[in-house]
Amino acid sequence: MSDRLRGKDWLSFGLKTLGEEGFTALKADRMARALNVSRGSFYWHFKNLRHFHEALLDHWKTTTTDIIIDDIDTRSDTALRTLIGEAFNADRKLERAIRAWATETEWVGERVASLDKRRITFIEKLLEAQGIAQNAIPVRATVLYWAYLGGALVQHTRLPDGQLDALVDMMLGK
Amino acid sequence: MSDRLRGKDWLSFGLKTLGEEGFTALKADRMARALNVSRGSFYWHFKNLRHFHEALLDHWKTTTTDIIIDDIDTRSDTALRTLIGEAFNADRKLERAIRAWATETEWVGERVASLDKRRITFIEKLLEAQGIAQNAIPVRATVLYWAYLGGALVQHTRLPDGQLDALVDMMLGK
DNA sequence: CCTGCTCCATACATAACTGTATGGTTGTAT
DNA sequence: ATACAACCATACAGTTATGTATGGAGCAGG
Repeated sequence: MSDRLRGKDWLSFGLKTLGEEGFTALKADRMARALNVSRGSFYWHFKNLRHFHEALLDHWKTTTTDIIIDDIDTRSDTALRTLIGEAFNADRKLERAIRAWATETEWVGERVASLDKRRITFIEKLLEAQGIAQNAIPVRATVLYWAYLGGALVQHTRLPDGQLDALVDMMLGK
Repeated sequence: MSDRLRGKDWLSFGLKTLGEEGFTALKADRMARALNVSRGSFYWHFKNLRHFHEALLDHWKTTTTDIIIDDIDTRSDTALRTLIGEAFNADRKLERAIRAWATETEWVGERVASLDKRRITFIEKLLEAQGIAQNAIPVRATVLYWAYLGGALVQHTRLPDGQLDALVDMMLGK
């Protein structure tokens, strides 16, 4: 087993760092020390910090959103309930760290914004499949997504299980 | 008129900077250059960066939340609708910047968390005054607040006016 | 008018980074 | 075995920041 690093090792560690210490910890210097290597390794795998950051964001996008969206069957009866359940119960510290990053760094904000659109469109599809009236879909999808994001910011407060169902019922007009 | 600065001038400029450039711009060096003074001024008014940051957060808390909460009559029929209307239509870039800061910096997170509690409790009071069933109050207040926060993160998307009413109606069970 | 308080500039020491250049080490395919 | 590619350490130059020390400038009241 070699203890030498490859690009993806840096990316994994970057994601871990991002979740635990925030984007301000995504420095070559700091990470190299934490990994017990020199920055020489970093600059071999990545041209500069910016390139690393972009690769990291891509890594995050594919290992979270892409996989989830591809996996859920839009037409399933329980799709929305499943998504909401997982989204609201998952550990959202990475989501939180990314939003903070997006707020401070313009190009990150742009990438995240386009992701937001994709996610909301997906929720709209789910609501549509549940037979919600066309004119009510955009607001509910948006509010639902906003609540998800807001909840990610306030990580200490969690909705009790039953109450999450109540929320979905409300959104489904039941 | 003297062009010399006092503590509150630094705080005002700090809040402006925070909203426009984020917490990473809250550096003595950078701000002093922007204000065309030397850091000597900064370090005369504030012991160090941390003291400035704490004063800034207090400044923000009193000039936003405190004033709003104190001004709204809990018993008024339209209190909730007024609050929601203002909250969702206001320019939330400061709110956004503060959350990003709170995510990255522990002591800021703690202060913001206690503020969150105060705000949610306030919303609960409003819902209670509207006669919402006791067991439904905590979830609705929380979801409503989460949606507000989430919306602050996704600043480019805004709910059309009418739809905001629909949201409130939904929360009021109408 | 001069004493003291408020406010600021300048200079210094230190820290935490970035990015480059160069050379060395380790692994692997032939 | 050797050659080449992948990986890493070290040293250097540069940047952006913090905080302190010290010496002023400007305005107030006695």
